[in-house]
Amino acid sequence: MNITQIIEHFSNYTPLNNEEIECLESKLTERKVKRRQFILQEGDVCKHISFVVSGCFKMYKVDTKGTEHNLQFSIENGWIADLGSFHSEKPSELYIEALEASTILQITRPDLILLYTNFPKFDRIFRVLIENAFVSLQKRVLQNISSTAEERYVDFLKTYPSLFNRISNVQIASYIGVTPEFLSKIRKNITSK
Amino acid sequence: MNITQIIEHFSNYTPLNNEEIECLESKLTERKVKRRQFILQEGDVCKHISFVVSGCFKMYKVDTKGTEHNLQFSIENGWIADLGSFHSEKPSELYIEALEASTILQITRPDLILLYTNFPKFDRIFRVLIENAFVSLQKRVLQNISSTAEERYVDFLKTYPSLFNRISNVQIASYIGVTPEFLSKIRKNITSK
DNA sequence: CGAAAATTTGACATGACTCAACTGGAGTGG
DNA sequence: CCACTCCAGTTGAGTCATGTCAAATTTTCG
Repeated sequence: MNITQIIEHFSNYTPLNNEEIECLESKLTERKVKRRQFILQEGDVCKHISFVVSGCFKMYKVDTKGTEHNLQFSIENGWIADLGSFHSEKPSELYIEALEASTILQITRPDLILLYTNFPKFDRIFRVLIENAFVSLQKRVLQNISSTAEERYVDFLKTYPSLFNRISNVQIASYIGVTPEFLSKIRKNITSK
Repeated sequence: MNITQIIEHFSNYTPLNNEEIECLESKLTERKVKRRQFILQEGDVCKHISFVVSGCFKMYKVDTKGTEHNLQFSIENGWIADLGSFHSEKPSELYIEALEASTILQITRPDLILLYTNFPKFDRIFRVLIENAFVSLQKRVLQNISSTAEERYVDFLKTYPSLFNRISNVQIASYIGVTPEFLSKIRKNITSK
């Protein structure tokens, strides 16, 4: 198991000493996931939070009509989990599915709690991580309630340029909250400008 | 300054000892705010996070057309701040305005950092606080991209029953992302069912 | 290669916005 | 206590944004 990447990731927030690294490593489990494979399905409790070493995931909800709605994408050096289910230990309403063959490092809730208890530094790190995610999500909410679909699409491309050539427009449409057909019309409209 | 309320609030997460309470108290500043008064305006850096002792606030963005878009309400025992501006120390794009005469307890960023450094327990508490806020925000994003305006309105009433009889429909409309006129039609449609 | 998924297109339906007008409180000052 | 203003809420007509459905075409991946 190669953990240099996650160590590097944490070091962007606070450097870890050997003891912390050792404890962290002992709690992580590496997992290889194939394209289209699920690491969480509706009805299951989200038992792990996952650090993406390589690959790409989407987390989404399926509504009563069977339509998927993408809540989040995660690529290398990102995290993915249904945090609500993970902490409450209640069944999730979400799916997490690999969009590419991927490698992840997983940690369970009991192990994460141990990590927090042994090294409060991890409380700090995850507080900052989640604060950043929270601020990004606030921007998204503001966009959703104040912008047109075209503006949301353009902003998506600007905010996540690395995803543009990596995921299909169907996935982007689901993320910004429009139908694939309408996104196609938006794209046509943009290129004709 | 009465700090029993905020102590109580923190105790829901982890009990505080006397030393922690004393340090916390020394960093808090009480402030009385009149109805329609701002505690943050666009262009200013958000210098404090505020705990609401009593009253009600809205945080919103004003778009290029001058329309307000409500990102968040906060009432008694809630928190309010532009966390992005607060941490980056860059000018905010948001306004925070009192909807009622209110009392708040404020803490600055340097003081909060001191608190974190002296007592890692506060890292833990704020991590959990922000995790909960994050999960709520995720639900809101999912609603925004998957539901009709009527569904969002009904869900708002169910999720925040205490706000229903406390803020105007104009404010609710701005929060769920529709015009006040259209919300009026939604309400008419609901009552006729 | 072959099947499944992604993308595009068009006709039509519906959701939601705009604008303007009107109504009815809730303050406010004389 | 009245007249006044201001703001919230409602209504309707017209318009624009976006969804639905079906079909044709292209791309992707096993």
